Formats: sequence, structure tokens, C-alpha cells
Amino acid sequence: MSKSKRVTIYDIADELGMSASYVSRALNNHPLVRQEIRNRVKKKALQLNYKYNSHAANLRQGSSKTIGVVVPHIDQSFFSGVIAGIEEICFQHNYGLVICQSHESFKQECLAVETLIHQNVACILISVSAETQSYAHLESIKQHNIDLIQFDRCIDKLDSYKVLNDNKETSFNVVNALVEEGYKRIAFLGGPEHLNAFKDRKEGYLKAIKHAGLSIPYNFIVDNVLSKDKAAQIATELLSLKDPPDAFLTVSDHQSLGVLEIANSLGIQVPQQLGIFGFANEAFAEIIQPSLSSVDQKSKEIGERTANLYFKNILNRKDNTPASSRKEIIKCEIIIRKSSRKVK
Amino acid sequence: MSKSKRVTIYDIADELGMSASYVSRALNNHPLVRQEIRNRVKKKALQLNYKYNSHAANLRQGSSKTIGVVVPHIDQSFFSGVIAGIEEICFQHNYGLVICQSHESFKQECLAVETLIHQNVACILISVSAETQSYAHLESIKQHNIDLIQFDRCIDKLDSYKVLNDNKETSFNVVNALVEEGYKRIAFLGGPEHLNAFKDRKEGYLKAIKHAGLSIPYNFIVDNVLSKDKAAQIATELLSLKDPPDAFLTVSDHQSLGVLEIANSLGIQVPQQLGIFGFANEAFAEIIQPSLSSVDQKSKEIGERTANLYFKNILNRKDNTPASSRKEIIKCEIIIRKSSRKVK
DNA sequence: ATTTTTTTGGAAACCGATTTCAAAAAATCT
DNA sequence: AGATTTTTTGAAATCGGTTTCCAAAAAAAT
Repeated sequence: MSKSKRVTIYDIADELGMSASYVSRALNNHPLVRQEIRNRVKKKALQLNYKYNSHAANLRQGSSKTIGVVVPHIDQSFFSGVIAGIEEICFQHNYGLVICQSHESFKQECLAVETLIHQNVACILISVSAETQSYAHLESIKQHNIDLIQFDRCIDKLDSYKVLNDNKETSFNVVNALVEEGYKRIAFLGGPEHLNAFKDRKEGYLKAIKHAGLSIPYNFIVDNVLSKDKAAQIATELLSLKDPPDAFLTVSDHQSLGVLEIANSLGIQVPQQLGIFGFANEAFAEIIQPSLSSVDQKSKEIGERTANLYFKNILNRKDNTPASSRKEIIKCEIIIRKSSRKVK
Repeated sequence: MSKSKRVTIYDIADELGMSASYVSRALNNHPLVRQEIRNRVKKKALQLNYKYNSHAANLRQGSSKTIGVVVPHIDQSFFSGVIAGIEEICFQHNYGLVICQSHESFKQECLAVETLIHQNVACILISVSAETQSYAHLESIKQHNIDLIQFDRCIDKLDSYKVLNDNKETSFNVVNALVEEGYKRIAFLGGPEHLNAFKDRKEGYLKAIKHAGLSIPYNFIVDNVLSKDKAAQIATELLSLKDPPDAFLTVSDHQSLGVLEIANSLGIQVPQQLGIFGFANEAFAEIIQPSLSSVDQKSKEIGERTANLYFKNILNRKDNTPASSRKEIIKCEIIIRKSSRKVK
């Protein structure tokens, strides 16, 4: 009795002297089966330690109650926050969750998508890798009758629901806040421009600069310096100019940290002489001295909204939403801390 | 031609005028099929946009190339690190990964385990919830021929592979390091004692105290104060004693942060008057001022080792390792920063 | 008492890949 | 050439729920 075979509905059927089809219906609360029988069957199932076999059901039904997620890295706080949100919603709907990392590699992203197609997931939620420029692999998802939702990092040209932060507006508002504090020479440290989130943050910045009528030297605007070290290097250069910036807006908190460290080492007072504003509201932002102003991207909410989009707008509904309105914008929260608060 | 049916091996077989069974073998590089035919079949598969159906294969084979993971929270840095490690190894072996959160709830943990059994995963990797005391649900996993590996938070009595940090030794060594720095009145802020990780850290602390021959007032040792706020509260009490502690060892960096903030507000110099040592090496540990000494738990390595245990020791092997040696210990790395370095 | 409707239940096909078993084809050996 | 071995190839069963279609039984209506 060691290699016990799996208990199936046939075993239950035998024990109760009925047919497997009836057992199936009973277990699924089918209206054609009386409550009394449902109870009897369920009791027996429990007694025999029966476990439903998803694969069998999925094979027959052609779809699985599973959602696939592809992110660049699970262990980045933004993405793990999103995933936590997705998981919660899926759990509520009794859906499973399969998670893949692309490691920012286009090739691995394609592989992940393949795997999810094989698994016959109902829907794929994806935030594309930094390398991803083409999207045949995403088109292929739809060809296989699998729904697709993009979040955070989206391919614009691809027709799908998209869940995004209001990066441009937020960036615009942040600059306005800096201007109100009295900062005038605001530098910008950006990320790779082909990712919409970073592009939008830059656009918002530029718009606000224009709106405020400030004149910013061209070399105050630097793209593609996403790491702390690169940011520190640029900060060193800019802060040793004759007319240095009096504030930095960066697209990540790590960049801001780099700037802050350089300011400290150069004896520049933050926020009095230099304002610093980050993005992402990492755990350390409120902890460091001076505390770092930043932008909360509401990662968990992004996850929840993304997953809900599937359950509310796509599932059980012919989705004829016009392409134009297939965007959900999650408002960021601007958190002003000490690093950008010059006036009391 | 809208609701196109899924392309199967039968379609490929038809097109090539051979049987489905042969196609299956060709796609799987079965030795009985010539390379030439394999190529031809694969080419046609690509051409028809054929996608393998995992469910069909899983149903037939009775096992899926999928691993299930259950953790309390995905978005805690330790666990997201572990998961990143697991994912990497699974990806290498072309295994899928299904991730569930227990949210520290016993009930949700049971549900998650159920789901994974339904999915017929090959193996479940689990770090139990804080609520989990009984383990019938974990026994049930084994009854269903699914392998089980515990990591970090383990039920000792349950027979399974276990992957753990050397919490006790590390804690012992940390206290020794504090003693060497000249700290003598070392307080301990612990976590819930029914979780082995926290229990072990306390034991290591006690052992080191004994070993160093220090006498510590009983009220310097406080259990179950895992949050920053609780730790801050206790620190306030202890630091206002006539003979306060001159160092704190805590079981998390958040606790240490609480202690640090209180020390700052009381005007107590860290590390000169008070040494602080955390656990987990959160991102903020090296960033705050003074930088926080902490313990790197090597979360990613835990994930890798846990997953590898399945692929190397369990899969394709009658696992007759004696229960005693079914433990993998991952050595922590002690990172001494400013908060505990009194002497230069 | 007969017909119609409703309820209750089961037989069998189905989903798609795998695998066993055996037959057909090719190659090798008398 | 015929017999034997080896290599290719395929038919059919299988995994376990789901679902369609149909039949029998019970209840209601005529």
C-alpha cells in the first residue's frame, strides 16, 4: 500500500454506487444535483482524501484557472509589490499564479511567454524587459486565445489593456513643488528612454520647466544613469560647476541616494543648498538622514488593478472596450520629506 | 477563422502524413526517431505555430514539471530573494514555478497547499506561516506523492529536507563580536519564539552571554517584539534605566532601526555609548547613519540550495538519505558596520 | 388510465500528449 | 532467395474530469 494511486472521482463513484459524471456534477454544485447528494459526495471525497486534478479539468475545458506574470525581477521592491497585489486578487478568485522573471533579457522573456502558453494560462500580465523592443512574442499570446495585460513597462503600439502610473503628471507636479520651494536650477537624472515610465518622467519634468519659465543648461539633463554610482558620478560633475544645480530630480531613489552622498562629501547642505527628489519610495527613503522626498508608485495597487482588469473587464465578457480607453492610470503619491523642503 | 482551435500533434501528423505518436517522439528527441525526421517535424510545428499542451502531458504522466512555493509574504525582501533564487534554478531545469502567499495565516497556507496539490506540482517548497503549529496539511502533501522541502521557517518534527541559516551560531558570533568591541550589557530583542529562526537566534545569544561570563538582567531579554515600534518602546524603557544596556542585538533590522531612532532622540551616541546589531541586512542597513551592522541571510542562496535539493537529491533518485542529514545549513555573513564598531 | 413534463441518473465522447505493444520495413545474415 | 534481426512506424489505451446526449423513473397533467 505504498505507491497508492491517486483517488479519482471514479473511486468516489464506486464507493457510492453512482457514476463518475454524477460525482463530478455533485462536486461542482451543479443545479441538477440535489443538495443532499452533493453533501454525501463531498463527505465521501473528504473521507477518501480525494484531490481534484486541475490538469484533467484544464485539458478538457481548454483553459486553466491560472494567471501568468512576467516581470524583469521578482526581488525588486516595485515588482514584488505588484505581484503581492496580483496574488491577492487571484487568490480571491481562486486562481493560481505562475510567475516568471525575464531578468531584463528579451530572450528569457520570450521563453517565459512560451512556458505560460504551454501552461494554457487564462491571461498573461507582463511588464516587459529593458531589452524588449519587438513584440511578436506578445502578439503570439493573443493568437493562442490568451488574454494579455501590460503594466508599468508597456509596448505602446501593442493593443492591450495597460496599467500605468501617471508618471508624466507626477513628474510635472514634483518639479512644481520644487519650484515652489524656491529651487530654480533643477537637474534631471533619467533612465533608459525607451522605457515609457522613464520617458514620461522626463517629459513631465521638461513640461514643468517650460511651464515655470526656467532656463536649464542642457547638461543638467542626463539620460540613462539609472544606478547609484552613475548618478553619483554625474552629480559630482554638475555640483563642481561654477553655476551648479540647486536641486536634483531623479527617476529612482538609488540615484537620489548617490546624489545625497556626493552632496554630503562635498559639504553641500541638503535641503538648504540642494534639494533632492527621488522616485519609487524605497524603504530607505524615509529612514535616511535627511529623509528623502520621493514618489510612491502604489505598486500593490497596480497589481490589484491589473488583476482586477482581467476578472472584471475581460472574463465573462465580450470585451469591446475601445482601444483608447484601455488604459488604467494609477495615481502616484508625492511624498515630500526633508530632502526637498527648504522652507519650514 | 476567428475561434481557431489549438494546433495539436495530430495536426502536425496529418500534415506530414505520419502518426501522432511519432510526432510526439520526434518533438521529444526520442532516440528511436532519426534526426532528420525530428527536424522535419519541428520545422512543421513551428510553421503551424504549434504549442505544447502541458496539461495533456501532465495528465498522462501524472506529474508536472512545476514546483510550488508557499511563503508568508512575497514582498518581504528575504522571501523575494529566496524566490528569485528558486526561480533561477527552476528556469535552468525548465520547470515552472507556482507561488502562493500564506499572509501568515494558517488557513490560507492550507488553501495554498491544496491548490498546489490540485496542480499536481512535483514538489512544494514552504516556509510556514507564523500561525502554523500543526502540520497535517504538510503530511497530506507527502501522501499525494509530492515531495516537500522546508526552508527558513520549519516544523522540526516533520520529516523533510530543511534548508536553514545557521542562526544560532551566527547569533553567537555576533555577540562575541560585540563583546570584543567592549560591550558588556547586551540586550536582546527577539521575535515570536515558536519560529525556529527566532528561537535559535535567542539561544545563540544566551550561549554567548554565558560563554563570555556576562551577567545580564532578566529584563534585557525581551521576546516577541518584532516591529520597529515595539522595539522602540522597549528601547525607551531600557535606556532610561539607571543601568541601561550598552548594546542591542535584535532579530531584525527594523527593530534595530527603532532602537537607533530612540538612541538619537535620547542623545545617546551610537556606537560609542550604544552598540546596535540587526538581522537580515535590509537595503537600508548600509545607507542609514550610522550604518547598521547586520547579518546577511543569503536569501538568494537559500532559494538556490532549496531548489537544487529537489533537482539533485530527490528527482531521479530513491532518496534514502537518513533523516539526520536532511538539513542544509546556509552560513550567514556577519556584516560589521559603524553601529557596532566602537574601536577603530 | 394515459400522456406529458420534470427529475434523476448514467454511458460515452472528449481534451492532447505519452507510451505500450505490435506490425511493417529495412538491413543483415545463412 | 529465404530467414532472422534490427530499425521504423503506428494503433490504441491511458491519464481524470467535463459535458453532451440519452434513458429511466417519478411526478404532474390530462
